[in-house]
Amino acid sequence: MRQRRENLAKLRELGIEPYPYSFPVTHYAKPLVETFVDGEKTDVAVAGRIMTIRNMGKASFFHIQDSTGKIQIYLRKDDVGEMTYKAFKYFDIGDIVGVHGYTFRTKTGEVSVHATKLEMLSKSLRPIPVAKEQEIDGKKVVYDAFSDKEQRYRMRYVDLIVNPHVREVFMKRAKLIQTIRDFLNSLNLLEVETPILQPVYGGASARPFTTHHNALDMKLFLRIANELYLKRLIVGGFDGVYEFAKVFRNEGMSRFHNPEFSMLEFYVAYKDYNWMMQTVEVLFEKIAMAVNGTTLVKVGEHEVNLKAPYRKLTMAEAVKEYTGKEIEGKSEDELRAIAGELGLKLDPKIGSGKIIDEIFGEFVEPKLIQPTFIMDYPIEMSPLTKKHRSKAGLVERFELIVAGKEVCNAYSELNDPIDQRERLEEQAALRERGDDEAMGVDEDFLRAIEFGMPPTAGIGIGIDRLTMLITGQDSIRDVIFFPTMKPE
RNA sequence: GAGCAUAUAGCUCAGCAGGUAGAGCAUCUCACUUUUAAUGAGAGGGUCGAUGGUUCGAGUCCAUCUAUGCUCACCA
Repeated sequence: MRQRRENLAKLRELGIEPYPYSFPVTHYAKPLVETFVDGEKTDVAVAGRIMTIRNMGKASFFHIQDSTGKIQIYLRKDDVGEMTYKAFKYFDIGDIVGVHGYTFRTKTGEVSVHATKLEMLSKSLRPIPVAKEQEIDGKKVVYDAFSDKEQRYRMRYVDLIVNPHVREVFMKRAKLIQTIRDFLNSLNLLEVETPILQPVYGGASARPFTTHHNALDMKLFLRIANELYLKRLIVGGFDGVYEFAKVFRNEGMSRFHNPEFSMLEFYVAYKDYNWMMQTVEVLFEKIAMAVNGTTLVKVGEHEVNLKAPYRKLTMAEAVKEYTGKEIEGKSEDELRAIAGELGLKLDPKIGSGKIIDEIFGEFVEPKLIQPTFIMDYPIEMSPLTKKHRSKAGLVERFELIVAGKEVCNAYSELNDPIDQRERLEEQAALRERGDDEAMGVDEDFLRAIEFGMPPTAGIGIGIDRLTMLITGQDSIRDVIFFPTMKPE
């Protein structure tokens, strides 16, 4: 730091302003290198951060890195003049510079820019942890990379400068979101925004973050889901709405959980969960193709194929297939006995729906590697889902499981206002008994439903986990720019 | 919430039952007008995460704390 400040002062003594206002960039590193034709001199103006410097006396080589990649610059005293070359002594790795010059190929074969003019664009005061790289047989070997996870997450800006694969992941994330948005727009859904600060939280089972509004002197919750607001909009007459929503859940953290995360929900009037399944498999195939150019994705040792259509199993069929046990039509006591035979230890307070869920989560879900729709859940755990049209005790809900993990959750939405009220009141009763994740009764939501909501299909997709799947990352912190951390 | 692990130079890491801190890269000086882990010669750089304790002596042993990672639990 001290050395850098001295270099900064030296530049000012030489009459160079180290923080100028603009630079007329005409070309970018990667396309320049890729489209270079031998013998062709293209005049260029490039800008970027200095990543390496090799000083040869009266000539120097250095690499700059811009948003597309790196390109080497060749700087000769005879070409840029005494003044500039002298000033270059005070340029450091990490500085952002602009270069005018022309393209050429060096004796060793690297496409480079022969500088005719060099400008400091921003002096860096902190040394960046650049790794040494060497190409051996076309493979890049990186020495001493900036790899400390804590530092990478705390200083993502440095991580992004130094670790190109990190940038890749986030560009893929953006592409994924863009693909979804284009797809939903092509279905004529309306992109909307709904409140993050909610007086009653609902739409999911989770503990909320609580805050306070001073002027109104009232408690507000950061949303744990936006479902109930999107349904109000369906009541309001939109045929389809969607929202990319940051949601907040006050729960533990792990490589699959961050307290704030991104959820896409969309709702389409006059459709049911069968329609939604077809839509989802088309969407996921499109995402994989758009982001990776293939429907194949590597997850750990497994290779997953996201090509539609996906296998469909009811929850009862899935449990039977993987445990050999029949759960359809069984009473709570019978289910508890089955769980016992399988070796599951269960809290005696939980009901039959929860027992099935435990069996499924323990013995089935981890084994579902290829994309599989699991349909028809027990009613107890789905207070916002429409009863199954033909199977008692079940609801029209599905989850898509890929690589042993849930990636989305969808229903034929409950639009019977009387049924809905009863279910929310059951939730409220659970909450009374100390289940602080049970939903409260949102009277305004019920009022909306009472005005009449068309039959509707709805879905929630965890964008972070989907990004993990598509980009092959195994921690949610690697797909969120600034994951939640304790203060330093 | 529980267990295990980690914390030493800007970065990546060594540091051998306790004896006063080291390497590579980065930085600085000199040389070098096609180098690419440039090269050659030289130099500087550290409250060893924090606080206590044991000891003649602690980076090293013990305790507590803090942060992080991994696993489990929790969590649609």
